[in-house]
Order: sequence, then C-alpha cells, then structure tokens
Amino acid sequence: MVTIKDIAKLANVSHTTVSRALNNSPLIKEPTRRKILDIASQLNYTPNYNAKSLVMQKSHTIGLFLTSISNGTSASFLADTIKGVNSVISQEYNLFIRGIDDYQDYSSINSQRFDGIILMSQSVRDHSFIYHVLQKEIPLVVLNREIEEDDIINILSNDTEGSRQAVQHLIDCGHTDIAVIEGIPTFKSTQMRKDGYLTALIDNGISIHPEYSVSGNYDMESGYLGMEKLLSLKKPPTAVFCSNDDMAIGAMNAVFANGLNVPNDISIIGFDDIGFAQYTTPKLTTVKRPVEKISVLGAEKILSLVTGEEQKASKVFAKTELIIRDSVKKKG
Amino acid sequence: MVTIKDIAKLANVSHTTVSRALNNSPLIKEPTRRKILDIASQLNYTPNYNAKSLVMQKSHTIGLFLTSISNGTSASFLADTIKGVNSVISQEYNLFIRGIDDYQDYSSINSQRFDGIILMSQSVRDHSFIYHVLQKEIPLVVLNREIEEDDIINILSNDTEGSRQAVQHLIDCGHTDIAVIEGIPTFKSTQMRKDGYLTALIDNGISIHPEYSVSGNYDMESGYLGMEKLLSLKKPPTAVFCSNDDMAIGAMNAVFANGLNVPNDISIIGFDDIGFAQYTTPKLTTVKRPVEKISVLGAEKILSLVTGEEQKASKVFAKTELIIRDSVKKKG
DNA sequence: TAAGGTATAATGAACGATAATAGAGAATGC
DNA sequence: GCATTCTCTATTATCGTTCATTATACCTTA
Repeated sequence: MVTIKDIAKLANVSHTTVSRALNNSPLIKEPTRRKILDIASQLNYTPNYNAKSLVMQKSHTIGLFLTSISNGTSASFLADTIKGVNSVISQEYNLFIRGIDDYQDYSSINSQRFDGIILMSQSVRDHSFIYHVLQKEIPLVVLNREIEEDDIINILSNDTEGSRQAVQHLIDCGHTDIAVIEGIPTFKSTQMRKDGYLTALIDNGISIHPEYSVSGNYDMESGYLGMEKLLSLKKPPTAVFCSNDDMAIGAMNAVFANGLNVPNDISIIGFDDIGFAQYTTPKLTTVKRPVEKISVLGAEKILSLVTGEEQKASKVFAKTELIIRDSVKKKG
Repeated sequence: MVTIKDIAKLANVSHTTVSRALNNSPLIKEPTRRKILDIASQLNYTPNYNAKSLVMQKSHTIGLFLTSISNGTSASFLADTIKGVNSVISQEYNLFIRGIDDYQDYSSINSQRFDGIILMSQSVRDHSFIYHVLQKEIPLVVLNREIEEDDIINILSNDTEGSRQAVQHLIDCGHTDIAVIEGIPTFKSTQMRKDGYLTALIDNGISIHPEYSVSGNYDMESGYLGMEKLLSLKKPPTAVFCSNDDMAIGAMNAVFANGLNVPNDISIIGFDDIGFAQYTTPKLTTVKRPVEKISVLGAEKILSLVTGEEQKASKVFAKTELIIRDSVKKKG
C-alpha cells in the first residue's frame, strides 16, 4: 500500500510537505503541489483513514441506530430510514448501521468511533442509549420520537395531529362508533396516535368507549386479532382507526374472513402510507408519515453538526398528510 | 479518554504489559494480569480501534454492499438482507452499508477499510465492483446472483428451479395459456425466473407465445401495466406468473380494475413471499425466496473468512419453496 | 553588507496501540 | 558457587498520518 512517505521519496520532499500538499495547505508552492499531486495519482494513492483518524481524533463514520433491526420494525420503515440517510451521507463518511438491542452494553460506542450518531428512535427503552451518547459528548440527532430534554436536536412527524385528522375524517364521514387498534405499548408513537384519536373524539363531543380501544403490536397478525375482538362486541364499531398500515391490512383481512365488507360494513383507516397501501382492495385510506424525509433532514443536521457548523438544539416537525382512498365509506 | 499508558502508570508496569494483559497473552503472570484488568475496568477503558487497526492492518469493519439502495430494491428485500447480516455480525465488527451506485469510483474501497465485503448482488453492473474487490484482495462473498468465476464464494437461491415449480403448479392446475411479467432486464434474477418459466412450458410440451411475455421492472406499477397489456390481447392468458410479489400485487389490481376476478378469471402466482403476500385478497400463491437465510449464510461465511479459517470457493444454494394460497384456481 | 523579514520546506514528536528484542531476576545444573 | 536457562517485564521501534517547531533560502532595507 502506498503512503505519503513513498510519494515524498519520489518527489524529493519530506512527508510533511506531501501531507500539506494533499490537504491544500497554503504553505506549499503551487509547482511543488502539482508535482506531488501528480505522483500521488500516478501511484494510485489512497489515504489511510485509520492513521488519519488516529491523529485527528475523528472517525469519519456516522452511526445510524434504530431501536431494533429485527423486532417490531417494519420493512418499509427500515428501508425508508436507510434510504433517506444514505442519500445524504457523502462518500467520505462510513455509514454504520445497527440496532440498539444488539448491544449488551454501550462501552464500544464512543467519540473515537463515531463522529456523530443518528438515532431513529421508536421506544422509551432508547433513553439509556441517548443518555450514554450525550454523556460521551457525541453529536446526536434523534428522529421520530420526541425527547423532552431541550438541548437535543429532534426531528419528528406530528403523529398526534396526523391521527387526529384521520379520526376527524371518519367523523366527517358520519361515523361515531369509532375504534382504535393500538401499536406496541412502549412505543411513543403508540401513545401519540392514541392521543390524536382521543382528541378528535373529544373535540366532537363523542363519548369514549373503553372497549373500542384494543391493543396490537404493529404487525399484521395483531391487526387481524384486534379486528376480530372488535367484531365480537355486542355493538361493533362502524369505523376503525389502525395505528399503522400493517395492522390495517390485517384488520381488513379479519373483516373479509367474517364475511363482511370494507368499507360497506366497516370503514378502516391506517397510518404510515406504506407502498402497499394503494394496492390493497379496497385501496387504503391512511395518513402519510414522512419517514424518508425525516431521515434526510436528520442526516443533513448531523452532517452540519459534525463539520462544525453551529446548530441550535431544536425540534423540527415534518408534516403528515391525510391520503384519502377507498377504505372509508360516507355514512347516511 | 483513557489509554493503556494511563493504566500502565497506575499499575506500575509498562504499557506493553498492559497491552499483553488485555490480550490474554500467556507471557503475563496471573496476578499482574488481574491487577491490570481491574484497573482497566475501573477506569472504564475502551480500546482505540483506530490505533489498533493502524498497527494490525485490520479495520474491524465488514462492508455490506447492495447494487443499489434507492433504485429497484424493494423494501422487504433490503430489510431482510440487513436483518440477516446484522444478526450474525458480532458487535466487535462495524457493519457498514452502502449501495454500489453511490460510488463514482471505488478508490476508497480497499483492504485498509474493509476486512471483508458482502455483496448482495442484483445486476451484472456489479461486475466492475467485484473485479475491484478481488483485485484489492479483500475477502468477498457474493450473494443472490451467480458469478461464473470459480474462485468466488457465492450464495444463491435457485430462482430458476423455483419459478419452474411455480409454473409447473399452474400447469398442474390445468392452465396452458400462461403468461409471464418479467423483472428489470439487466438483473440476473429476471433471466433466471424467465428461464424457469420457459423450462416448465417446454417440459410439458406447451408452445411458447411471445406475446405472453411482457416486461416489467419489479415494482407494483409495472405489474399493473403488464397485466393491462395482457388483458388487452385477443386471447388473454388464464394464468400469469409474475417475477416478483410486488408486480403480482400490481397485476391483481389491474385485474380488479378491469372488472375481473382473481383467481376465477385469471390465476396469478408471484415470487418472493413478502410479508404482505398472505394479506392480499385473495392471498397470494407464490415462491418463497430465502433472502434472509442467504444473508445469514453469507455473513457467516465472511466472518470465518475474515477470522482466517480457510474457506474453499464454493457455491451454496438455498432452497426456494412453493407456497400455495388462494390466487390460483384449478381449471376444469 | 549585515540584519531582519518572509516565504517555503524539513525535522521530529505526537496519536494509541502491537511486536520484536533486550534485560533483570529466579531457578537449575555441574 | 558460578554459569546457564527460564520467566516475566521493560525498552524501543513501528503503523501512516498531522502538527508544532525549526531550518533554509531568498528578499528587503538600512
């Protein structure tokens, strides 16, 4: 492997001069610089990032962490996150990806190894991780889940408002017996979407029936089971807000399995707008959550943090959007 | 940040002794070793991987490359790949993820930066990348796409056989007018699945109609368009083999949009067995492709390669599996 | 012409680890 | 009892960079 010393020898200069020439230092005369650059490219020189990192105390890697990679994270969420970050992080950085739950302890996560960390957070369980990163003084951006501390850069989608709009849409269509299938209990998103559901009901003076709230865990199977539970009530709801699209799809299947029809017997609305939402039968009315956009914003933030541009701690909200398709019926 | 020298000072030994103690060298007496380890854990010592890498010529990072992260790679494929690899690569390794198409040139991909590379390959375009990695003498495992060179470790799913079985299943159900919606032309998988389709027809003495082969690009939209084209033929097929599930879902929608029924008017079979396949209406009959298993096998291979265990170049085939659900109808 | 400036380049010391070699002290042999 | 071997630890070099300091050559200027 060719090093700056090899180049130095050939150029008849010191290795320092080579280093400076390669780093565009003004201390080097143009002709020498040219000569050195020529030789470097002829020898096909590539800098040794380990040596560079060692002396500069910079790792050239950005860590993208998720609450989990294998558990409870849907394929489209994972894919959108990675796509968003990947599109922004330039080639000179290493893009490192892991799930927090892959770690027994966080000792290997330090500022030597990471210039900055993006956390796509889905659970309060992440708090110990956040605390660790903060304590190690690694630049951090937290996506998707609101963190109360105010010296944190936080990029969020407004799930509460999004789900409020969704349920308001059901109400606008004449529904009053509206149920919710909830997500994984420990996830903040679960709480926010439930809040939006409740807000819409309260705003419209609709009384809240506890039996219309059933639990789920964001996968299709749990949507199926949740809907079965709702259908077995003495008075089943006429519309169901599912906390994500996967569960909405499961729920639709449960409706069909019971010989009923969506949206004629039961209206269903989802949350996320995954790619499949427009290919279900009927097409799924849902709330588009801007996962990829959040990731892009987060990656941009971490880059400017890492390259030293001052960044105020801040909360950025990316907007959700109600996507009306065919799974909700106007009553009366 | 605490270094071995700090530990050495406190333990009244040389830094070399500390290094040896931490690396379980037999040259260190047990009592000294204990003392050093105690101090190290008290100081919360974590090794500097950059320094380590520099002297040991080892990067402690495994690169997971895909043909592309943003173009033509489905969410479930990307997610399954990452899940599989992530579950195997131990915590002491960095897991680096990128798309090949993110690179203008491969100069930054060298043995200093990567101990080993896993390539989830989807296109012949990857060849220049493979050539580069081979030339840099970086341990390499290629997944998903067969590479002719025989000194390469290659882990594949047998798509040809899988799609042959799929089409054979259609034939067994009494279909003879069988069409195919193909994938992205440059992808090897497209060719293999087409081959399986053709093989099944030929094996059964069914004549091949060129108008029954329509092109697609693996996304749902193209499945929709492909099916529309087929439906507009004078004599539409009674069954369609879609080269992946996404297109199958698009195709089903096209059938519905034309007022027809699946499977009563048209039978549809897919390929991949993505999570949604069992939640479509009707549930999709398809061929399960073991993406995650391939990734696991690949990750295991690269690890044993990297840790120095001899590995013969080899081709490993992971089996596909026909999953029969409700989108194919028995004729007659 | 000597003293002082000002560019430009060279020297040598880091960074934090490992590895080859040297050295000190105890155990062994004759 | 002294040389020799054997254990264990210390010394020093090294990996490929950057950076602070020092040196050299070339101009100014008095």
